[in-house]
Amino acid sequence: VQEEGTPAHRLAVVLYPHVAATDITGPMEAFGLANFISRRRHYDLMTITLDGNPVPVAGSYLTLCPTHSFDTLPDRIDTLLVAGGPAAKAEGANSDLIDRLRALAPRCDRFGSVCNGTFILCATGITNGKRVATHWHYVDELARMYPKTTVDGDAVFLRSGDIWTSAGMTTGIDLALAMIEADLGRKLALEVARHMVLYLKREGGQSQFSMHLKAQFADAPSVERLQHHILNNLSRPLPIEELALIARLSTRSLQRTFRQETGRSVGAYISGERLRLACGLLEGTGKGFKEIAALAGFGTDSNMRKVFMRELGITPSTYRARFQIEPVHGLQETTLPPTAAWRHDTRV
DNA sequence: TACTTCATCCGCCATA
DNA sequence: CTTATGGCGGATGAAG
Repeated sequence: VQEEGTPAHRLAVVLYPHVAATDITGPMEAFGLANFISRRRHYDLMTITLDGNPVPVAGSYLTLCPTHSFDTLPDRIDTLLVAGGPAAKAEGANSDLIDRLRALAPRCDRFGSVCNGTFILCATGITNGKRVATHWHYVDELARMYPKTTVDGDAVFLRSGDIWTSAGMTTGIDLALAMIEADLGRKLALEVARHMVLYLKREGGQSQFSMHLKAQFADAPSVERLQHHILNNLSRPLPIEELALIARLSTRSLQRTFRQETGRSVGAYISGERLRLACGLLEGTGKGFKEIAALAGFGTDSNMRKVFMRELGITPSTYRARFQIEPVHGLQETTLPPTAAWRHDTRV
């Protein structure tokens, strides 16, 4: 829980020639939005190059001007992020860069890499004994080069102690959102995700989750059929015994198989889809709250309201006011909600 | 708000 | 012996 007077969180991003622009701009945009939305300068964003000179991005269509070189950085860095790109593997062998990073590492509390930026992170040795995610294309090669690091080829994002890694490109934004959630709370992270028109879907433990890339439907035919049945019957009660009959499984097997196949429990899946449907109806129709609550299977509007508050931190009417289909011209037109519920530290 | 009731989840274990 | 299944029951949290 942050107080107003808390010093800024120093977040530095390592740049090098031919870094992937999205790996940089996506996460930084998210951190910047967190500042904007919270109306605090929580993140002090810095960019570093080896010599402090500008570098071209991959494709050379942009030039990035760093705010710092390694010599001008503050004493302590809270988070050090390394982006990926076509040059990442080569930079991992750049002893100038790696030496500077090794020297910097003890002054950092948390490390992150996006995409194949793991090559650079691993080269410093700080990932030894940890698990990392990386871009699918580099999984085998990275594992071979750094046998002391466990490379998880499936994970889109994962956290292993103070090492946070993500699989590639846009998943850097997911990594940033996860950090924002850890630093500033779930509500603010959701708010940032919404501004970026992303879904922040988190399920299960903190350690690993896959989001965008996870198939919408399971491979197992019985579970996939059941998912369609659920989606077609969201307005009705969906007790698990009934679902088990449809899937021709015992309730216990259904629960086990469903989680195995989809990564979520049956109930979590159903309420997630109910919420999604309700959001769609709030955005795209003018139907009343009671009707939407019934259509989405929440039963009553007060029930729906409770779920909205819990999952999104806003009421259905606020949601509609802000997201009903309407052109949004810019962030400066966004109004922050008036209620105290938006401050992440209001609830226990 | 406090309390009751009920469904769900999932570790555990016996069984096929 | 390994693996999948499904019943049991405690913990959890939602609903009223």
